[in-house]
Amino acid sequence: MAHQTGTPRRAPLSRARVLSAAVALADDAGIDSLSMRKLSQDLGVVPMALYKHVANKEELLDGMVDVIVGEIGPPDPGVDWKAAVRQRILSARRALLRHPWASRVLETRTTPTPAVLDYQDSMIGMFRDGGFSVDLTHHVMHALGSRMFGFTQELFEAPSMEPHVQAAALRQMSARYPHIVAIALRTDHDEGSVVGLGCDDQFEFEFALDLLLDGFDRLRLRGWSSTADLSDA
Amino acid sequence: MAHQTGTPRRAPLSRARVLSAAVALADDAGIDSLSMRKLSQDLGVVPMALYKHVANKEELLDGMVDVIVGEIGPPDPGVDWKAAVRQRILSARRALLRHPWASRVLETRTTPTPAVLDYQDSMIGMFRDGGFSVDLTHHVMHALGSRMFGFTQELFEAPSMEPHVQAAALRQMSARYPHIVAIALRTDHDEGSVVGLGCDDQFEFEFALDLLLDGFDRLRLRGWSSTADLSDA
DNA sequence: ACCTCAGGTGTACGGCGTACACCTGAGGTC
DNA sequence: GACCTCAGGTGTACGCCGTACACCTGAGGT
Repeated sequence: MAHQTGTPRRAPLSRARVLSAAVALADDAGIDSLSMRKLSQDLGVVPMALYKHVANKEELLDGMVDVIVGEIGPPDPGVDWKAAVRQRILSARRALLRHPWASRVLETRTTPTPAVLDYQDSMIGMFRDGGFSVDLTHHVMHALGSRMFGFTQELFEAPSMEPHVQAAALRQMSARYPHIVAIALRTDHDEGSVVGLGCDDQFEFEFALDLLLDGFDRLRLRGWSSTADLSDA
Repeated sequence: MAHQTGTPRRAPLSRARVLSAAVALADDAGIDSLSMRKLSQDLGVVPMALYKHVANKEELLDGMVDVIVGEIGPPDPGVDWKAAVRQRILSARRALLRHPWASRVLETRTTPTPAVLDYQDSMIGMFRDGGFSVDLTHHVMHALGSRMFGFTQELFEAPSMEPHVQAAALRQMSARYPHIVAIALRTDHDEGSVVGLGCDDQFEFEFALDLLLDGFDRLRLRGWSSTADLSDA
């Protein structure tokens, strides 16, 4: 009875506690602020204590990815393959968007973690159940790539500045990069509205996803095979 | 006349020399071995000397990306848009494959560099010349994402082990990940050959690229627009 | 003879991941 | 109760990193 009074006597660490603290820290302070030292501080413990629960920082990151990927919902049963895959991927996207660091970390993993394998296995199963051959499914999975987890490398990145500053910047760019500016302004060659419309990331994602899924479907219907593509449009 | 004898009198540094030494170092020793200190050593100079030519390490990496992206060949004139885009992207792919670190670094850039903007601008131009509306081109560029530079996130990564070790590993995995193993063995449900076929990355890349390009073409022909998709197959 | 100033130097700081030896205390065994 | 074990937490230290800041040096201009 005496031993609960006095010093608060931290709850003992565990791999799960370490991982969820790491996720929380990355969520709050950004992935760049996640260091073994800061994490140990959050847990009220000395840095080296973490190494009793994770082998090293890489394994910590692996574990964090597993936590997030584990949050992806199961497939909806009873709908056709395309709707099922679409919903599942958008569910993955929601899970990853809740943790902005997750996609960046997922990209850097060299070895797939169990939750990732589970996810991939079940996604393959969805294609197979939808009538895709092993061969086609294989290529289709590659074609999806990271889009299967609901994200894609964004290379455009609107810099987000005040409207009139942005207008000035675009005017200056238009000499060298006329096409980029045209797209930023969404005008057909001549200067129309001067507001730079942002991009709706969700729209772009679904646009590309549906394009791919439709392409997959066409190949499936055509009985496509990598060894002999019976090709005609 | 006297001043050329004695100590060899290093050629003076320049931004270009710094960048090309950095590229060489990353090529030889891997991007993880690229530190300001090692780079300065290669150049026979003290670490802080580099900061007279690049503001900081991020800007160094920006410059390195610019060097590689600058190596991408110009578009072939006189072919239809699809062939032109295809060739250009495959040229980008060759450039990036010559420097295995390049895609990883390109992904982490937050601000587009001039060579990247040049490339994107001219790629947009190729679509515009091919009859794509500004609107459609915009979405198409997003759909390409990093594939426009010839790479995609690979999430499968064959671990490359001795054949019989790999066979054992796959047998062990097949309980939990039956679909993945089926694809690794490229068999239809029953165990056939036990050799795990590797993946032909180039094939996978072109497969997905052509799927997208074909999709783009269909939308173009259909007069697709984001505000009103006149949709039927 | 003097000034300027681009470009190279030297030192130092605070951060990082983690190897390694050590301690501590709860649980098991006789 | 005396002893052992060993999982889990500690403390110290090493070598690496990026880079701030004050300084020097020497060629070119006046």
